[in-house]
Amino acid sequence: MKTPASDIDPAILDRFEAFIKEKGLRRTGQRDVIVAAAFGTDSHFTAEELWDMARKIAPSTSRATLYRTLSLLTESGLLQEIDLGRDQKYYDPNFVDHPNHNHLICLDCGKVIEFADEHMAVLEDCVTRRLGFSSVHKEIRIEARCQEFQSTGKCKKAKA
Amino acid sequence: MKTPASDIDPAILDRFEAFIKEKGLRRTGQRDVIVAAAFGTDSHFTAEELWDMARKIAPSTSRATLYRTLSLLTESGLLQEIDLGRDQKYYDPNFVDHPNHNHLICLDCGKVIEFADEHMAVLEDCVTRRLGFSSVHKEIRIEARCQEFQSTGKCKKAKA
DNA sequence: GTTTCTGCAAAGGTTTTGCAACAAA
DNA sequence: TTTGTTGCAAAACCTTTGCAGAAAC
Repeated sequence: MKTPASDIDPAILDRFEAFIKEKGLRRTGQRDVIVAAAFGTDSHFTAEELWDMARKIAPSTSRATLYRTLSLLTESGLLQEIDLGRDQKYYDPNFVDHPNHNHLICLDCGKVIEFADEHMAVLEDCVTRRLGFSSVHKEIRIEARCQEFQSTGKCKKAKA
Repeated sequence: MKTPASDIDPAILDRFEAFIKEKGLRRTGQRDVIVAAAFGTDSHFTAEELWDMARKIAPSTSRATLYRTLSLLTESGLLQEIDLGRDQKYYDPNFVDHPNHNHLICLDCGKVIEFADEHMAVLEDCVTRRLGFSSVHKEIRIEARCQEFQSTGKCKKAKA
């Protein structure tokens, strides 16, 4: 069995600890487990899925602690809540490495593709300024059909 | 007291009826009430707020019927579910008149501003095609601070 | 008349909270 | 020690569903 924080970027635990300490809170084993679970994957997950991942590391992890730590992680900016157009909230651990990405969801197979486009970021900033604001955060979700799926009935690109 | 469907665009009721009939369902007084409530405003609302608006027209309206009709309205495309970054789902009745708008949320006062930008739509289509998809639907949310608020402490633009 | 719809109340799913025991600083 | 944290169970929320009577076609 792997050590809780084995595979994850140590900078993440550092940033989490800094955030925690700044709030006058404590770094605990339980919180480390949940951070390790959240950043031990690069896919998006629901609260329930994160609970499952955390319990694989520490089976006694409770839902309550999971939710409490999840709030800390989103508040710290390490984890971002995203809207995939499904019924549940999803969380994305990839903003630490790719702070400006967006999401495209394949309506054919459900696969979520992350993309970043600097022209889009610039344009979005322009539009925001033209409205008299300065942009703090944006979220873009594109729902689309796979061209390959349309012609061949298969969805290779999306599954790549 | 106003007639249920008094002030709303009759084309909306027509489109709703067409959708309903195509599904082999029935147009009812109760559904008309909820459609009237939804399109009697141009602001965004939660399910609960729509229930309140519907009960102002027909006090006996039940939550169950509200939710059932809300599903029909989103399925028909007349109403769109949007993510305002708050804890609840919101619904937007303005896509009938402005099919391509997006939302900017003022972090200073919470006001939601609708905007449409054709360059953004074109660029988003490009990006999608470059990824091998054809775009079906997009949602863009920008969270921003009012420049005026930053300097003066007031947020006129956002409240305009 | 047949099928769908409505309102009610109950149930389902997700997230939050009060509390007593426990752990970090 | 002091204060924050955990797990449990209960509660709070929002949404869906089963059912019997009512309404649409």
